[in-house]
Formats: sequence, C-alpha cells, structure tokens
Amino acid sequence: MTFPERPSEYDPRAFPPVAVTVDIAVMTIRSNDLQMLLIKRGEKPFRGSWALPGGFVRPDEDPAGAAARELAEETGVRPESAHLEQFGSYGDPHRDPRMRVITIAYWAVCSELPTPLPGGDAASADLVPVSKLESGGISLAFDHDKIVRDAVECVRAKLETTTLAARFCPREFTITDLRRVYETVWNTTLDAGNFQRKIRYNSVFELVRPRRSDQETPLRGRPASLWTVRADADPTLDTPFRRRRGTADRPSA
Amino acid sequence: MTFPERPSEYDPRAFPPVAVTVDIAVMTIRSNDLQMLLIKRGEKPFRGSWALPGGFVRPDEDPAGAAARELAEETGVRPESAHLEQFGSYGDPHRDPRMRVITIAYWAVCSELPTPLPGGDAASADLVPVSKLESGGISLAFDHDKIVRDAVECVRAKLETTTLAARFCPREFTITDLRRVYETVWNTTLDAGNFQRKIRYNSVFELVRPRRSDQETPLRGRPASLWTVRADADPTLDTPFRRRRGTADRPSA
DNA sequence: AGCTTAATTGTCAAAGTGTCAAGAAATCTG
DNA sequence: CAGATTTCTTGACACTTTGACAATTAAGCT
Repeated sequence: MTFPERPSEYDPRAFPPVAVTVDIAVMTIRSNDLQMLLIKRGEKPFRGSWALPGGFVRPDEDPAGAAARELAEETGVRPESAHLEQFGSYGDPHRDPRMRVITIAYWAVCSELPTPLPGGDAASADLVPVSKLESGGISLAFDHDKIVRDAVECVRAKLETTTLAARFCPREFTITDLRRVYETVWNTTLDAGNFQRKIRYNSVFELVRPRRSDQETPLRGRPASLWTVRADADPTLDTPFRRRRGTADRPSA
Repeated sequence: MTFPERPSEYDPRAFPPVAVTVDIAVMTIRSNDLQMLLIKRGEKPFRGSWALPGGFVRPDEDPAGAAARELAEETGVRPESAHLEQFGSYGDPHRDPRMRVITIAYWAVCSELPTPLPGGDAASADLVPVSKLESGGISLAFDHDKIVRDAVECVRAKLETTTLAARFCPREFTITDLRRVYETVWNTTLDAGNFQRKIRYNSVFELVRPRRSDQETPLRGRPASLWTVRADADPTLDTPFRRRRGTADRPSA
C-alpha cells in the first residue's frame, strides 16, 4: 500500500483510523511516600487492571486542554492547582488491541488530591506507591508501565533544576517540608543544614512568616518559618540541586 | 455531540478524522553557526513557505520510527548518525487548515548533513541559521515557529547536562571543537583553560590520539589532541556545564 | 527548671570555578 | 633558518560552593 505524503491526499477510510488520547501520571506525596494516581479499569481490554487516567482528545480541543480536562474529570484535581507537563508520546501500532491509538503522555504534580476520589468513569481510583510500580509489584494495562517509568524519571530530573518540588507542598511550606520532598522522590537523605543554606540564599524562595504558630498538630521542637515560591520568579533554580549520581540510592529502610 | 470515553465506542466516521504526523527539527553547526534544516513547501497550504521536514506516521510504525524514516527520506541523514529525540506534541485543532492534524515533534542533532540536499518530496531543502528564525527574519508554515523555538530551547538545555554537544562534532574531536559547539549554540564565550580542565577530568570523555597530525587543512598553532565520548559511558555529565543565566547573552559580534 | 525535639546557624576542609598568565608545539614570514 | 604568530595546554591563585558535622535556638513536655 502506498501512503500519501500530504494530508490533502489523506482518506480516513483508506486504512485503519487513528485515535489520539492523553494519559496523565499524577503524582503526589502521601504517607511520606511518592504515590501515583491510578484507576482500576472497568472495561474490556485489561478489565480489572490498574491504568493511568486519560481519555480522548476531542475534536475541538488540543492535547494540553484534553489533559487538563481529564485531570479534572477523573481525579477532581483543578488544573490550576497542579503542574501539568507533556513529556512523551507512545504510539506502538499494537499498544491497544482494539485499534490504533497514539497517546500523548503528561505528568502532573499536586500537593493535595481531593481525598474522596471520584469513581467517575473508572471502576475505582486510588493512590499507589511508586516504589511498588518500580519494583514490578503491580503491572499496568497497555504500555502504562513504561509510561509511568518515564514520567517518574522526568519528575526526578525536574527536581534538580526547577522549583517543582514546591508543587508537592502547599503554597506555604517549611524548608523541612521541601527537603522531605526531595528525600522522598529521590529516595535519599539530604543534610538539613546545607539544605537550609541553599533555600535561604536562593532568591526564588521567599520568607512568608518568620515562624509558624497556631499549628493544628501539636508539633515538637523549634517551630519552622514558612516559605513560598516567589510568584514573579523564574522557576528555574540558579543553583540547582544535584542528585548524587553514580552511587546507588540508599535504601529507605 | 457526546464523545465516547472508550476506544471501543469510537466510530471514525462519526466526526472529522485525525491525522498524526511527525515533524523533525534537525540542527547542525555550519559556518560557525547553529543552523536548522528546513524545506520549502511545494504544495497547497503555505506553498513557498519554509517548514520543518516531517510526514505521516504510517499504520505499521510508531512515531519514533516515522521520525527516523522521515529524517532519512527528506534529509538523507542516516538515523544512526544523528541523535533523535521527541520533545513535544502540537495539536491545536486548527493548526492545519485542511484537517485535524496532531504532530509529534522531534529534534535531531548531527555533525554532517549530506551536502547535496535531496529535493526529494519537498520543493527544496536548505539550512537556515537559527538566529534568523529567532529574530523573526523568517516565518514558518503552520505552527512551526513555535515548534522550532521549543526545539532549540530543548537542545540548549540538553547541552548542560549531557554529552549532546559531541553529537555536533565528528566521532573524534578536539576539545576546542567541542567548546565551539557550546559557544555557538549558547551564543556565548567560554574560557578555553577551564573548558579543557572540565573535559579532561570528566571520565565520560576519552583521549584518542595525543595529537592530531596529517591534517587536511593547513592549520596553525599547536596541534590539538583528539577526544571521543566513551562508548560505554552514561551520556549524563557528572559535572554539568552551566549556562550563565540571568545575564543577557553577549552578542556574537 | 530541665529534658527532648527540631529548626537554624556556624565552622572548616575539600572540591569546583573564574581570571589570567605561562609554556609548548606547530605554522608563517622575512 | 630565526623569530613572530597562532593555538593548544598547563599552572597559579583567589573566590565560591559543597559536604560533614558541631553548636545554638526555641519550642513542647514532664
């Protein structure tokens, strides 16, 4: 079969149709653990398997819009409360057994998932520790295992050079909160003193309140100051955090 | 119109069909300048405009395969001689006036383009300085202006943390060759002594020949050693090169 | 009041970087 | 062919950043 080089010659009935979807790897930190939002499939292929939330790109929207819509519909996350970023496309001709489906993959990071996760269109939705996905303890539908691995690597890398870590935290956070994000996502430990120094010297961060008081939980120890990311600042870190490469990650235990 | 949530309910005749293409931003350094390979369109929409090379994803291939194929077909670049990487998707519903086209964008870097650029399927193909594209001196078809901007930024960023710069050079290169890549792509100048130190100390690079002799062009000055990227090494730089951010780029003049 | 906990600050050596100069090894020029 | 010129390469040195870890501060708790 010859294939046309120009869309003007493209006849959709001449060969199998293509569907375009978006899939979203939503990550948050819960129970001191990096977790990913997955849905349990309620329909035919891979019924009962875990999968990434996602859906069709509609005729009137662009992929980014579709991702934001699906994020809201399937997870209840308001798009403006999460950081959403495209990171890859997956289009193996047989990745979906029903038809040709090319998916555009996004990762998202947010600090708080609406606790009552909506069943919505999926049978159910839940947070799953990324460690379980990486260890192979849970297998996902389609090629979502690979998409998840790529998404997690993107987020890990993005922590190094941007203020993405702050998106795991509420708008105002303590330096220790932020450090725990790095420690959790990278599965490592960082020196608290050195970390303080880096945040304080970095003009991207801004002191909000010199000391937090009126705390809900009866915390112990010296109360921490609250910080935020300066709204007008370039989220690129001038002095990036560097992952220790080459040495194996320390086990969390 | 209601839209199905599951591909099984998807009827391609129920609404306008979607085409999926790949576009490739091929970059190389020529005449001491970062240049991009563009084609001059010979067909209907935007006829006579410059555009990125690209084409349809065929029913039997995945997007990466399509990109490699188009790279070979339209530019004569053998896929194994270039670094090819996906970086984004562009799917505004009206980005192509003919029909719904979602494109997956790749950037590619190679050291040598086949000099006799094939007319191939396009009216003509040529290298265009990226500076001319960034200054708005040349406008491209479709949304390719934005795709080009994003691609260039991806490459600039990737120089910081990986050995990508070496892909602009032949397999064996001098440290000065490599430095000029950084200077050209970032439009800046780097201290030659410091640059030497960083390459020598970095185990990703390997000395091939302590001094190059038998040179074609009658070069002047002390002959340089030849280096290469160690084939078995992780292309991630342990001591990355950092762009000077915050300060405006020095003009090339 | 003293103990415990956690945030913050301080110290100091080691490693990394920027600036600039000097040495080495070619070609070029007279 | 000697010296000038050019370019690669190495060195010196001040300054900055980092990593490790000790000391101080400010709470809550008993």
